[in-house]
Amino acid sequence: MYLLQTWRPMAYHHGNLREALLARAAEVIAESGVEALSLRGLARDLDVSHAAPRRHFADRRGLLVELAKEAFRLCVVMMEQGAEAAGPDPVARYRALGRSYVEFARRDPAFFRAMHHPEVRSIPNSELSELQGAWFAALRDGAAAAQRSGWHPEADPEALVAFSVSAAMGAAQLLSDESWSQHLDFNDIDLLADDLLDLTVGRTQKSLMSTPNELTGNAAKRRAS
Amino acid sequence: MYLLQTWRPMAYHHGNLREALLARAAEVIAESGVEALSLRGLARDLDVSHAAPRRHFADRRGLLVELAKEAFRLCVVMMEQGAEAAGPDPVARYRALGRSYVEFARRDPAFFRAMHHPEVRSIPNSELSELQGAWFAALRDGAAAAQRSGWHPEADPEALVAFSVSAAMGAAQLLSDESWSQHLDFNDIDLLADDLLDLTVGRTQKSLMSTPNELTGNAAKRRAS
DNA sequence: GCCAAAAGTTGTCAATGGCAACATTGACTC
DNA sequence: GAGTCAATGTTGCCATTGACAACTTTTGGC
Repeated sequence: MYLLQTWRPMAYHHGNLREALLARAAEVIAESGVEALSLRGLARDLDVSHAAPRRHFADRRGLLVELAKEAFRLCVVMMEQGAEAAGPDPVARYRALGRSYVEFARRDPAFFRAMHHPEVRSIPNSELSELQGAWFAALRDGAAAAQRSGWHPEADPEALVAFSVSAAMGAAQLLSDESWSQHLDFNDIDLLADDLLDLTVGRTQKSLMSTPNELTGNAAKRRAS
Repeated sequence: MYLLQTWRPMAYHHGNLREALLARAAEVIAESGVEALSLRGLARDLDVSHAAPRRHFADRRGLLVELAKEAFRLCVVMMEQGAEAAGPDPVARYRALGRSYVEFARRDPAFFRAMHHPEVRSIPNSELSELQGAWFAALRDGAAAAQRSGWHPEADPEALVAFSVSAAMGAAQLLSDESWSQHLDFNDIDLLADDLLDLTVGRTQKSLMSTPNELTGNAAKRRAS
């Protein structure tokens, strides 16, 4: 993967290191987790000296913050695309936000981990904070629109935001991390995700369409053995 | 805090190191996070040589696993005590499980972090896995009882377990970590926790009792400014 | 009191983060 | 086209840490 960098036309010195570092870092995190990430390891992988990464990131945390920022950007885009694809119904769009977040967590584990890793969370960074705010805003807007169209009409709007964030983070964590999900008895993780969304959002037209003739959700298809 | 160890009657060599290490480790994690934990640092804090911890824990991860195990034990006890205090109604008891988990996360951040830190999650350990299973079982039993008494009667039971786990983890993470909760507009985190539980479990008699004359939850009390 | 095991110590090594000083490249100017 | 400067990369160094080995001290059972 990252070896491609070695034969590609390099614009200068030794490649456009910054992007290569971020890309390789994402690979390492996806394979071995944030703990396995070391600047020197990246430098070795990319055949540069151990101090080269320092020109682009002040330290390890700096690189992690950049990854997390990119993660929030991508995640918001994915969620908005998901909502767009869900059509005009605000509740269906809201549901799609949650669905997209879970998809993001499972499809891009490196980015998801960068967003959630305690080491990253403890770094104060205004740009990262702003991007997190944009992520919250996406859920806030979606929840507000859903509420206007009849979802929990009497609830406090900000409580619905907290509920949305909490449900999204909980579901993504549970479904993307086998150390948690191993304790669940299920066959198809996508159907389980649908059930979770049903329980969170309520059964929408879209979710009913996917299992039109059952009252008990995806249970029959999901149960193991 | 941990200095108390130095004057207490010591039954041994230089303290009952194992417990002292665990206690000091919990302090360090609560103050500075799991990343700040180092065996050598603990040894310094407890005035023992840098290799002394090795007699009790094979490595850093070994100590973390022990902390996480203890965390799951304590957490299950707290949740069961909470359910017990909630009386006989299964739905109220189920609600109390979630409430207790959030309380646990906020009251014992060190244990909560040890349970959830990716570095710990990636360690294969059968004893830890069993204790996690017991934690799941507590929620599974609670959810099943609630369902038998009318909560989501038509849902798949295992989907309800996933929903419970997801909601508990999400709420605890959101409410115990300011890097997330800073993006929410609220005054009283306890009232927000109640609102989250209302939205997850539905409004129970108990939650109605605490705000008997409002349709909109704790909104009025919670809204900032 | 003896002796074996438990508990703790000193010493060492490799890996890492982080810093400083130096080298090279490329781009811009005249 | 030569000179200059900033960007980029390199080598070297040091402190910290995890991890391991070899040795020493204490404890508790006999």
